[in-house]
Amino acid sequence: MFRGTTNLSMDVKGRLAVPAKHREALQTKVVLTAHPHGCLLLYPQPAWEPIEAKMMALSSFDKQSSGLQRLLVGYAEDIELDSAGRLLVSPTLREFAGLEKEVMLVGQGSHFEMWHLEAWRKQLDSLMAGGDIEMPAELEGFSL
Amino acid sequence: MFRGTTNLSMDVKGRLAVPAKHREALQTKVVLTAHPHGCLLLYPQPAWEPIEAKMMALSSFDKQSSGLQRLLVGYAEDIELDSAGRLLVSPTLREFAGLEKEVMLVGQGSHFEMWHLEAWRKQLDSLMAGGDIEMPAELEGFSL
DNA sequence: CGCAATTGGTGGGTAAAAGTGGGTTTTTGT
DNA sequence: ACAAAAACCCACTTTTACCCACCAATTGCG
Repeated sequence: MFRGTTNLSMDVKGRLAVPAKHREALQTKVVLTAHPHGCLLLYPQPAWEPIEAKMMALSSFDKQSSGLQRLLVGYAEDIELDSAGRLLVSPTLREFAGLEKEVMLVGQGSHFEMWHLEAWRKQLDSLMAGGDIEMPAELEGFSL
Repeated sequence: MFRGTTNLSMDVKGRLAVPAKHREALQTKVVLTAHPHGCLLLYPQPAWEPIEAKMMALSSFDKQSSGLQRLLVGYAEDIELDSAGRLLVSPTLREFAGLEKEVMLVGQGSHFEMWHLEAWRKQLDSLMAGGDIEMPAELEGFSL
């Protein structure tokens, strides 16, 4: 289970050093893709496969589902960590998520999210600004 | 499985260099055709055959299916990559998809989609603009 | 408690491969 | 037979992958 947020800095070539403590769990083969909220998703390669399979089973003529396919599968890239445990983020994905130097790596259990630091702060602010957080219906009666 | 997006540039002769990492899987014989959403589809030739067969099995009196047949089969072209791994896009298909210089090649598992960069951005924006993305009904309870 | 050794992070340099742009020849269609 | 277009080939430029070296931080040991 991936947990915790880390502030990483991407070098000029677009390489990101994955924190050493997570390397073993990620293995060297990972998949990096785009998320509709504007961040990237990082999965260990084996964990990604079933998700992609499920996505591609949807109709490719339906606007809604083909849009998701284009985003999630279209942007997905197989990446191998280099000998120093870094992953190379392609220009396309960098542009998609607006990544420059400062990147937030956010553990989300089965995977990580990668945010441009500014975008991360923004979405955090908008969550907290509301004052009251309305719980999704599924969490009725649930408390932390 | 084809994944990932690449920003390609078509030269003045209408040639497109397929990324080297995908050439082996595509082989040299490919089929390029039109998709109702305004992009082109690129299949390895062997993978295309059964799809075409399936299309042509539909009734040609039904408006909906004969329309699809005209588009998918009518626009389909057999193309061979040249020695440098480039494919030549015919003027007809270029015009159909509005391709000029900047082209997005989008992996979709069994095949690729080819978009005029502007059109790609547009459809991406309209997907993400809603803020909330409703999941297709088939994905009820599915999470990334 | 301090020093040394090891591990993690960072930044390039370089050789090989991929991408790009024509020029020339061959084919095709009129 | 001629013009236009496509196929082929070659040379140049750019990018990428791989490697190595250095700096920082942390840990272990004397």
